[in-house]
Amino acid sequence: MIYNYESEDKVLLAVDCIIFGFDAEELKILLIKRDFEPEKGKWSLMGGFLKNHEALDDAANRILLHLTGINNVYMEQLYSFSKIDRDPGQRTLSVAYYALIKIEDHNEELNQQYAAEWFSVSEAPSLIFDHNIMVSRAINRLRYRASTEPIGFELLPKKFTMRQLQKLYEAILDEKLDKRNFINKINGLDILIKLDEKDKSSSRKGSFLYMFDEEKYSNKLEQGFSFKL
Amino acid sequence: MIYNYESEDKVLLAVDCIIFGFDAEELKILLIKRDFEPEKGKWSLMGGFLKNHEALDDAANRILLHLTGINNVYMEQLYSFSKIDRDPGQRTLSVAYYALIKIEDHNEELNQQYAAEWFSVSEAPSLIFDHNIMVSRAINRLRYRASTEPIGFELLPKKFTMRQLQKLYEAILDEKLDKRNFINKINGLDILIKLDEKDKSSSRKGSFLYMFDEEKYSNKLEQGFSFKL
DNA sequence: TCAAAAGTGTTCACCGTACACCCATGG
DNA sequence: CCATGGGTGTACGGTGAACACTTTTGA
Repeated sequence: MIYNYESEDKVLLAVDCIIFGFDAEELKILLIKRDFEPEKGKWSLMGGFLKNHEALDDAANRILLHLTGINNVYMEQLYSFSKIDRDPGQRTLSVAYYALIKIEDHNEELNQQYAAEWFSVSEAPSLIFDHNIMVSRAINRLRYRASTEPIGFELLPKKFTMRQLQKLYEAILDEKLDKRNFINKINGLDILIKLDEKDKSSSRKGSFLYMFDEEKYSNKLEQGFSFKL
Repeated sequence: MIYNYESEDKVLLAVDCIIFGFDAEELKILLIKRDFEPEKGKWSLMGGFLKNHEALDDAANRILLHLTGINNVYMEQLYSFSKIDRDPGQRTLSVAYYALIKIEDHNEELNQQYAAEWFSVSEAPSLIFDHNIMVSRAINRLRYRASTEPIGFELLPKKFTMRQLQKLYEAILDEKLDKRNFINKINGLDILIKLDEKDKSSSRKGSFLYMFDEEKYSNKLEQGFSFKL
C-alpha cells in the first residue's frame, strides 16, 4: 500500500523576517508599511510566500535579499505560527525567521521603495496579525543565542571598539553592564584580535579597534571551549 | 489593491512527534514501524498531516492522542523541516513537536495496533527521512528546557523519590550527578512537597515520596524566581 | 587647562563541586 | 547480623559582582 498524499489538505505558507540592526545605541528592527489589503497602511514584518521548489531557509534569504539588498547574513528559524485566523485574508501559516544585519550595509534606496523604516525595538509601532508576538519571541531567542554563541559581531562593523561591543550587549540584554567586568570577560574568552588602529570618532583619546577572530574561535570550539557571556 | 493569495503555491504540511518517556533508568522514545510506502517496514516518528481547519498544536495533540491514547501532555514545537526531497514520495514540509509522557499512562494496546515500540534514545534504530535529525534536535531542546524549567516531572509519576528524580536528570543530561549535591540543589529550589509516604519497592529502608508543588512554583515565578538546575 | 571618554585590578561573597559515613530495614 | 540502598554536611576553589582612579588629547 502506498500512502495517498493527494487526499491531504495543502496550506499557504508564509515566511516572515524579523530583521535586527544596531545603530551604536539601540537595537532596531526593520519594518515595512503594507501597501495592500488586508491591513493596508499598517506596519508589518517583511514576508513572502514559500514556493513549491524552495526550502524555508532559501525563502527567508530570498525575502531578505529582495528587501534589503543583503545576502549571506546570519539567520535562524524561530517558530511556526498557525492560528486559524491569524491572517484575516486567508488561512495562512507563517514560519518566522530572524536575521542580524549590519545597518551600514543596508541599501537605503530599498527603504524608500518599500516604505521600510528602522525602529528601536522599544518604540516600535504595533504590527499586523501576530507579528508582535513574533518580534518578542525573536528578542528572547536573540538574547539566549547572543549569550551562548558569538553572534553579536553580526550586528557590528568588522572593526569595532570595546565600548561599541558593550553597548551592543547592553542593548540586546536590556541591562547595564560594568565596563571593567565586561572587558575582563571578553578578554578572558580570547577570541578577539586587537588592532593597532584606533577609532578617534568617539573621543579625543581614541579607542582601539578589535576584530572577531573566527578561526581562533572555531579552533577553540573543537577543543571543547564554550562561549558564555 | 488586495493581495492575490490564489497565485501562491500551497504545500503539504506534516506534523511529526518525538515522544519521550522515562522507565526509571533510561530516556526512551516511542517509534512506529511504517506500514505503507515509501519506506514501508522502517522505523519512524509518529506523524500526520495538518488539516485546513487546524492549528499546529492541535494537530500535534491529535496525532499524539490517536497513537498513545493520552491527552493533555507537555508538548513543545521544535522546528520546521523543509528540504525539498526530505520525503521521496512527495514534496512535504514537516513541523516537529516533542512530547513528554508518563510511560505508565500509556495504553499498551495501541502499541500493538500501530507496531509501536519504546527505544532507549541511545539504542534507537535509524529512522526514515530526516527523523534522526529531528530526534537529536529534540534531545538538545529537552536538555536545555529541563535545566531551565521544571518539566522533568512530566516524565515521572505524580509521586516520585529523590533517587528517581536524579536518575531522570542523569538520563536527560547524559551525565552522572552527585547524590548530595543534587538533593541539596533540589531542596534549595523549594518546589517539592515531601510526603509522609515511603516507596518500599526499591530498598528495605524505603525512600520518601515527593510531589511537585505547582502552586508554590508559580507563586515563586511571579516573585522573580527562576528554575536553574 | 579642562572636559570627555579610554583604560586598568583587586576584593569579597556566593555558588558549584568534591567527598565519606551512619541509618534503617527485610531477609 | 548483614547486605542494600537511603539519607545527610562541610570544606575549598573559582567565578561573578562591586568598585575608583589615572591617562590621553583636542579644543
